Amino acid sequence: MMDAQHIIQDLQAAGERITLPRRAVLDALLSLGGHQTTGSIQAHLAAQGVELAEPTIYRVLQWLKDCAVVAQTDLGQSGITYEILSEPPHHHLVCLGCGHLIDIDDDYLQALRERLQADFGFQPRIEHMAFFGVCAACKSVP
Amino acid sequence: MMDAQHIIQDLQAAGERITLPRRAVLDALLSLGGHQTTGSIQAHLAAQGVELAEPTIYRVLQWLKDCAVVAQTDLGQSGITYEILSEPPHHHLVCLGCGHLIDIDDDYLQALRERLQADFGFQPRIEHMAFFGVCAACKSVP
DNA sequence: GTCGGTGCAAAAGCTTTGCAAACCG
DNA sequence: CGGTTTGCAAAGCTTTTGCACCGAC
Repeated sequence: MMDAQHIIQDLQAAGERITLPRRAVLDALLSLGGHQTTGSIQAHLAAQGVELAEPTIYRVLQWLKDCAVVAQTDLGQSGITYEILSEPPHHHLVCLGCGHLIDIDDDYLQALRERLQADFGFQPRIEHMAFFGVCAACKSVP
Repeated sequence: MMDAQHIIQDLQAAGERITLPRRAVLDALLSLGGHQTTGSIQAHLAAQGVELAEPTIYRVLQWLKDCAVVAQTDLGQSGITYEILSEPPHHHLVCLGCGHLIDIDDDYLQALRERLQADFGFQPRIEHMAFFGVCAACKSVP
């Protein structure tokens, strides 16, 4: 887990400005962990007494994405989510029954990636993929 | 390629009502082929002199989805698209450079499906997956 | 002090909902 | 005819934009 301090330092080193809203959004993403929506970030901050305007959250997330600090993933029904980009890339299984998220290693997609590259000359940018399905628990209780 | 006649017959056999808007949307999906958005369907029909209200298109597509005639796929930046569900399941490579779509066979995902099932007891519902990346043509011209 | 970020308000998309009128079977 | 589907209008939700003020460095 990367800490806020380190990320902030990198951003400053790159000549980026650090403001309170930017720190707040970053802290929220780190403390919440995993995929977060603009709404959940706003709610989390509000609960801590930090009120940010919606446009600000969008702009800060856009900025974090441009700085390669967060990844933007489209989880379909859950809407667009944001996640701190750290550690080796991984992917997610989303249970359609209970909404449970399972993280899976990037290894699972390595073979597919190589086949697509070999067969089509297609270079996949598979960073944070979401696969929908039914988890073991929900499968037994339909 | 399935033809409209056959699909209509199946729907009627299932006790579904066939109306002009429903036929029109179905025809549009069949003649356009591939992924279509509500907008492109509406535009295609308007060009043929068939004006449908937006809510109608959404409702018809929802109905077609419920009847397992079309698949709904979220292509991220391209928005939500609909596609006639026919032939064996397949998936798509979306080029981030030129937007070109490449169809890939379901075989490519079979190994992944089995691994997820074996390792997590997770039953993936991978029907029309979209993978983003850079196609061969765009890779050589950055 | 200067440039850039923030907040507010409002707009733009896209999708959904309520209800009377039209239509299918 | 009876029950559904359509069209219209309007509302909801998420995301974006414009502009004056405030803040970082």
